Order: sequence, then C-alpha cells, then structure tokens
Amino acid sequence: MSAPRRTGRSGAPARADPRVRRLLAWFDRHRRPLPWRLRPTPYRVWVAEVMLQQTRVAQADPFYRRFVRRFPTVHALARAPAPEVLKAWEGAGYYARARHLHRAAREVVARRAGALPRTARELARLPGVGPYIAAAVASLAFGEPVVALEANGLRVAARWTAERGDVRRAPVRRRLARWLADRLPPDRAGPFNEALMELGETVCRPRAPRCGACPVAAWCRARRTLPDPSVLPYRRPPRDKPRVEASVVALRRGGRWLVVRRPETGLLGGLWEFPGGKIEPGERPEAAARRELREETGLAAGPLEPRGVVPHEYSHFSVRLHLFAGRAGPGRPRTAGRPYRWASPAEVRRLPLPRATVKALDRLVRWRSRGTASPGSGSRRGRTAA
DNA sequence: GAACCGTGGCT
DNA sequence: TAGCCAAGGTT
Repeated sequence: MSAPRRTGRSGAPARADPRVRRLLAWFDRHRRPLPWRLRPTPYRVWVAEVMLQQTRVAQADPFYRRFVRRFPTVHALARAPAPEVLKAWEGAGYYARARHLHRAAREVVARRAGALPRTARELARLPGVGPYIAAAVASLAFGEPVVALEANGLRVAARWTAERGDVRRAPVRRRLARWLADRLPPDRAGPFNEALMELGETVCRPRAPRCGACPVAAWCRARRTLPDPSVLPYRRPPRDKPRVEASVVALRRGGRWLVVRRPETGLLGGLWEFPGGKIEPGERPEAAARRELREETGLAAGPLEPRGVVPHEYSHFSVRLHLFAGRAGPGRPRTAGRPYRWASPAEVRRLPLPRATVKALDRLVRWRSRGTASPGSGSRRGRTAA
C-alpha cells in the first residue's frame, strides 16, 4: 500500500477540523471490541495486521485467536519450530506471511531483545512488513503520527474526495494519502487510522454504502456529486483466471498415505500434499496421475480408482483436482530432495495442509467409512472426465 | 509496474 | 453460477 505519510504538511491544527472530530467521535461510539483491540500489545497489533492482510475481519478473527493463544509473545513465536507456525497458519492462506512473521520474530528477539521497533521506518525493515503494516503498528501501538492506508481508507478517501483515478495506481494512492495526512491529528493517529478502517468496513462499504449512518456524509464529494457513490473507487477490471485441470494420487502402503512437502517458497510454500500435477492437453486424468506419480516419486501404482473431483480457487487461477486412490508398487520414493512421509490419516492431519488437500482428505475418509462418495460429485465424474 | 500469492463470504 | 472483495508484501 501507500507509504506512511507524516502529518503536519499544511501546518494547520488538524485536530480542530470538524470533519475529523466527527469521525473520531463516531469511532468512539462504534468501535467494535475486536480481539486485537482488547489487550493491545505491539506484538498483538503486529500479528493482527499480518493476519488481516487481504483478509476480512470475520475471517481472520478465529485464526488470530488461535495463533496468539498458541504464541502469546514474540518470544514464544521466535522459539517455535517453523512447521508448528505453519500449522497454526493453516487455512489462513498467503503462507509466506507466516514464514516472514516467524523470521521477523526471530530477528526482533535476537537483535532487539524482543522489543519491536517503534517507528514505521524501522518496522518496514522487518520481513513481511510493508508500508501499510509498518504505519499501522507505529500508529496503533506507538502513536506515531503516520497515515496507515489500506483498502478501507482508500475507499473512504476516494469517495470523500470523488477521486476518479484507479486506486491501485501509485500516484492516486499518494494523492489520497497526502489528503489524509493533512487531516491526521498528530496525537490521535491510531484512532484516526482505525476509524477510517472501521468506517470503511461497516458504513462506507464497497457495495450498498450506508451513507445515512456516515458521520462525514455531509462533506462527502461522491455523495454530493454522484447518483451512486458506490461506483467509487474506480478499479480497472481484473484479468481472467486461468483454469487448470490436475490429478492427484492418494497412494497407500500398509494403511499409510504418501505425502510430499512443497518447496519452501512459492505457492503453498512448505505445505504437505499428495503427489500430483497438471494434466497435459489431451491427456486423460488417470494417465496424468500415473505420470505425475512416476515423475515426482519414481513409484508405480496398481489400479487407480477415481475418487471424484475437488474444485478449488486460488488467488490467480482455478483448479479442478481429479483425485485417485491406489496402492503403491514396490520401491522407495525418490522425490528429488523434497521431503516425503508415509503417514496415517491422523498423522497427515497434523501436518500443515493446503485447503484443497483437506478437501481431498475429507473425501477419501468419507469414501472409506461409507463406501460412497458425496452426492453429485463421486467417482462417475472422475470416470467420465477420463 | 506488474505478476505472484489463499481463502471464503457475499451477491 | 461466477464474480467481487478483502487491515498488502515480495519479487
């Protein structure tokens, strides 16, 4: 997001601005008791901001609670083994956040005795801490007078000023950040930033904004000049998501499944999954399953039984996983340096897993316990697709 | 600047 | 159903 912007450009006493007073008064009344607001420590604010990255409050909430219960302090987090941190992050997505947060916690403990930097400039040097999170932690936890601008504040400011530019473009963001910085009360930077987020999420929503409940509606340029303020902020339409067909194999040997760990970086970095991969053009799903199994593990399988199709959405593509079950042929897996395990169902679930693998696992277990697939998505589709 | 990087609720 | 959207950062 935009760089933190310090207040005081205009030199005017921003606190006297009636619009800002109304905004802060509104926030005082409507501030929700979110978990990271109850006992705010710099560490907890930091974890919350990382958790909330590209994630709605309602969705991050349970993950946040679990994470800080498991790792209550920066010291606890720094001590933890990386796989445990990743497991605690499972399901939250964007797994590089967990890796960066862990690394940053270790830096803070090793080099600063566990004390977080107090300024946005210094905070931004930590892994996974960019302009927004740096400004948010600096203002919320330490009171530094900087604007922390994210999607909510961007939307509020774009409507307030009737900004026509694409808010994803840097010059537009800089313009809005500057406009806000000129109104930021130096002694209430944290509440000011949080008020913008709260207003953006609960009132100045992307669709169906509740302008009647807005404390600054009287000054809103979009409300005054547009038939429908919700057309702002303007965004260029996103690109199409590629659709991918893939095959995965739940390979059994002696009551255990073969799982392999993904590389540390990149998509789903460090998570465990069944062997598999993309289906080539014109290739049958079962043939792809055998090929991927051979390429990734060097193993062959007996008959592969279709276990249905698991659809899943990633940030930049969609995938349909054609799931197969089979028994491993002889020999030891050769996974080209990727760690692998023969794991019981219970052991698999203790590993950090992508959501799609959890879905696949659920389907396999249902199949084994009931001998049938779930309605409408069982083996027939897998077979007809083949 | 632009591509990459998850997940799930809502419409 | 299919698209929109989110307390962004890294490369």
